[in-house]
Amino acid sequence: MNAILNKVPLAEPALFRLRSLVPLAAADIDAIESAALERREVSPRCEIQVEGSSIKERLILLSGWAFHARVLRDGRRQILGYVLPGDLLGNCYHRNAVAATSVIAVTPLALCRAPTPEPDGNLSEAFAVAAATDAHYLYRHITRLGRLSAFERIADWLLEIRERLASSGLTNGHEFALPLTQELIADTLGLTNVHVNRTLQTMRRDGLIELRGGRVLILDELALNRLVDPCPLQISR
Amino acid sequence: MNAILNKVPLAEPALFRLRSLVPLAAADIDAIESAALERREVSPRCEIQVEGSSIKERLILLSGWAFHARVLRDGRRQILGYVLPGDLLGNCYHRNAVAATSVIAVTPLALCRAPTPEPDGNLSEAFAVAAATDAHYLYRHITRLGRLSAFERIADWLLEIRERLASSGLTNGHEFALPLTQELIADTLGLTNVHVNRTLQTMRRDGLIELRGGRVLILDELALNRLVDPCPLQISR
DNA sequence: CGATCGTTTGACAAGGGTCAAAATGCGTGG
DNA sequence: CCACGCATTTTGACCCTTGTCAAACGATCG
Repeated sequence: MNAILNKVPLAEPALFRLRSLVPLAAADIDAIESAALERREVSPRCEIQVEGSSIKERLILLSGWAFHARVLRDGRRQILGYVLPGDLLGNCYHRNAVAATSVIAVTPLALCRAPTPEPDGNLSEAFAVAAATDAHYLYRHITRLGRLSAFERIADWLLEIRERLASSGLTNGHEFALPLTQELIADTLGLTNVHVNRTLQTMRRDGLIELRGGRVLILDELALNRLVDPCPLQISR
Repeated sequence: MNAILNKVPLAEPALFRLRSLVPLAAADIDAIESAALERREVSPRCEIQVEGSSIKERLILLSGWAFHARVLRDGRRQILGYVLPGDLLGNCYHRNAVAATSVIAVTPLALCRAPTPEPDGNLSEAFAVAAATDAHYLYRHITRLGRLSAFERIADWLLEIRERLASSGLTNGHEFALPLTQELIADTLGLTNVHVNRTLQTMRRDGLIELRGGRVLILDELALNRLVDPCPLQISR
């Protein structure tokens, strides 16, 4: 793994992820790898996109965690979603596009410019599928916040994060890194840090997860899934 | 108004709305007007898009209200957002796109195919801006569900609906139609119908809104706005 | 070894949910 | 035009989940 990373620093998770969306042409992969050679580093807590600012370029997150957020006047903050390795930023819709959210680094980040899609490759398609995937997770987040209990929210969200990290090859079986404070989790799930703490303790006590030192281990995926599995059909009234 | 509607049945609100996003070329307007001549009618409660089904074409809603929803196995339902006149459906991202949500008619609907954008017009741009606008409202909905109280959620949501209807020319000053039951509002805002009822009564008692017979009148917009006005800058910690 | 940030715990309060029933509104058919 | 039936709104009583406030505990870093 380290050998690969040395060949083209940090491009692996992003490539793994983008190739999981659409099969990429060799030229696409080359384009991403060479873009990754000119990467920028960003420190934790740095605001890498400001809500309302104009979007100039499309970026790929190579490593680290960031989040989209909105802040209310009185200081309440809602985290709208996380940006994980392989995700796109400023996947803009039109010229003069404006950032709809602020994006803030949680950990140190490595970013690079997304290559301009060539007509003979599949990058354009990959970016479109990535946008559709993002929308899917937004819908899921709305459902989570509107209709799930605190316990269910955390369960569903942990499974979602695991799924997304797995698509970048960043899980180790049922274990993965979770470099977030409980306060960030609370701001994600519409809860308070105190209640997140208590709910996580219940999950540990029930043998559903392990969580220490910024890593999670899903012990009973079935039980977690059972809580929140959505029903795709069957519209009541 | 009726004279206009008779000239090109029902196209006015959609045109009004799309032109508010991007100035349209005469050819664009013609294309939409002729598409509107071949419109389909849909009955209330009809499911016009099924989650997971493939998206074949882009549609424009000409009149009526519909909503995006997800339903959980145990019957809990979350309404993800409303489709109002001038909104697009199946604003698809890529070939083989799949519907991320179910879409259900609230009132009788009139729909038509969205014309294929021509390179010399602005329709493509308009559709892209519409998609960006949709994303903006999704973010707002997440913030509403995650961080606002019941009272604030209703206030913020009413203002959003008014803003959107105004962009289609469907408001009458501070008054507009709201053809929804309190149960639908509850499923939108992550509340129960009982609590929606009580909160609406408080708002009436406080002289903030009037609400009867499927119409709303915003009496004190400033007070409602004060509750929820977001702060675009200022990232805490 | 203090300072600072994050986690954990406790006591208490409140916003919102649940259940059940009554009241109101509305479309349909006689 | 009235009566019926169904959907929707409204009300009441009760309670549970989650928030609030405050303090203690633990870890990490200059």
